[in-house]
Amino acid sequence: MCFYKGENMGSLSRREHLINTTIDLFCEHGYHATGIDRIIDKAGVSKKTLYTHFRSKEELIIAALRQHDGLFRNNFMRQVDQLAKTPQKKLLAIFDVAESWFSQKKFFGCMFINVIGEYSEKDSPIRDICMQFKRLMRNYIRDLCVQAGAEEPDILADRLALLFEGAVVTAQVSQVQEAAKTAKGIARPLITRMLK
Amino acid sequence: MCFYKGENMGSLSRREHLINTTIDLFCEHGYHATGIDRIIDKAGVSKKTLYTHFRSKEELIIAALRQHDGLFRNNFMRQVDQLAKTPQKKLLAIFDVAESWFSQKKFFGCMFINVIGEYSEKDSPIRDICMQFKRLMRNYIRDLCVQAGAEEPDILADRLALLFEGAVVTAQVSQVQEAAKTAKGIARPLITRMLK
DNA sequence: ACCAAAGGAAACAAATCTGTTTCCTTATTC
DNA sequence: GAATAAGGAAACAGATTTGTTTCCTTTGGT
Repeated sequence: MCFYKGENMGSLSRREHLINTTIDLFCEHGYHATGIDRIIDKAGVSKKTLYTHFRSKEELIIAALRQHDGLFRNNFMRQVDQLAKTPQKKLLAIFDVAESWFSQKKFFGCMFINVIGEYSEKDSPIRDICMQFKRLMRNYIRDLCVQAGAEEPDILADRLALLFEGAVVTAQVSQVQEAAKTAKGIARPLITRMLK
Repeated sequence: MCFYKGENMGSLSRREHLINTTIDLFCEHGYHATGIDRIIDKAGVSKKTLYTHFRSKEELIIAALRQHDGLFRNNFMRQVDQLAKTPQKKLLAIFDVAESWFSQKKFFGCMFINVIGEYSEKDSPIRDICMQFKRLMRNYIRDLCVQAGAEEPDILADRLALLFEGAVVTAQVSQVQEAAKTAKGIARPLITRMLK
């Protein structure tokens, strides 16, 4: 989900361009394997420029994570809204959006899950952003559950969020993009049972 | 799941001890963040010893991944067997074993999922081991489905494997070990519905 | 007790990483 | 067009990485 792709790169500031490039490399290779040189090389920018816009590599990474957090969730919700109109149908559409995500040429799983694997330190701001992303995604699902009239929105949201995570990881590790359909197949009876 | 812990360390060869130490550090910090110095420091072994037993860091990592693969699956199946006697009950017991795994002090998620996040290169032997692990775990579940008399063992196995992945990642990222119970709650009606 | 193999400590080499600085070129703005 | 700001290229510093080598100690077998 590279949402900035296709936009006029010339209209982006160098700062934004660096952030977007970092997101790409970071999604594909993770933190430790993504060096400064690789970033500036791909961005077509000098090292000096990078360090006038960001104080350190970590600051750049954090900016990239925040940007990805906002863009991903925003785009995700927009796609769900386009696919379904009622809250109940949106709960299912989540997995259709997931499927189109998995089918992208450059799909490397959830950036935040991957980052957590490299950052086990509990107090890292980087970890916080990842956990916050997951919390916000889960809350988005919960809101849909409430709107759909679920009696126990928290339980249903936890379950659907878990299915979503399972689909993402399965699609990434086992290279099966049908994981989205598998998750949807589990979610459907779950939703109908827990809504009426 | 550090299965070698508690055994007599003195009876382990230096090679095995190095592998076990590497698994620990690797689970917690991943590949790129786990340096040679850190490994030999924790293992209480000199750099020379490491390089007489392993040609390179990658060879050590591969040996550690293979060891963890075998030990983890072996121990997992043994625990499932101890908790339940019939194939149907074993399918549910999977999530009980998962729960006791998540509740360990040092739980950092699935090592293989974390490694995949650092290795997007498709032809890496390291990636292969991770994918093989997932395949073997899924096949183990499939075998239980067949034994339980499932009409569509592949579909049920895919679903239960996805639930398992979802539980692992949720427990890791969101720090909620109840994820195992959530997955079990989804799995229970799934199993009863797809078996009879 | 002796000898050979194994291992520890540490220096060392070469590569790589983050971050700084210098010098020069290119835009922009008045 | 001149002044000023921004950026590129590249050298550089310092830290850290993997991997090698040297020298010395320990240990195990006979």
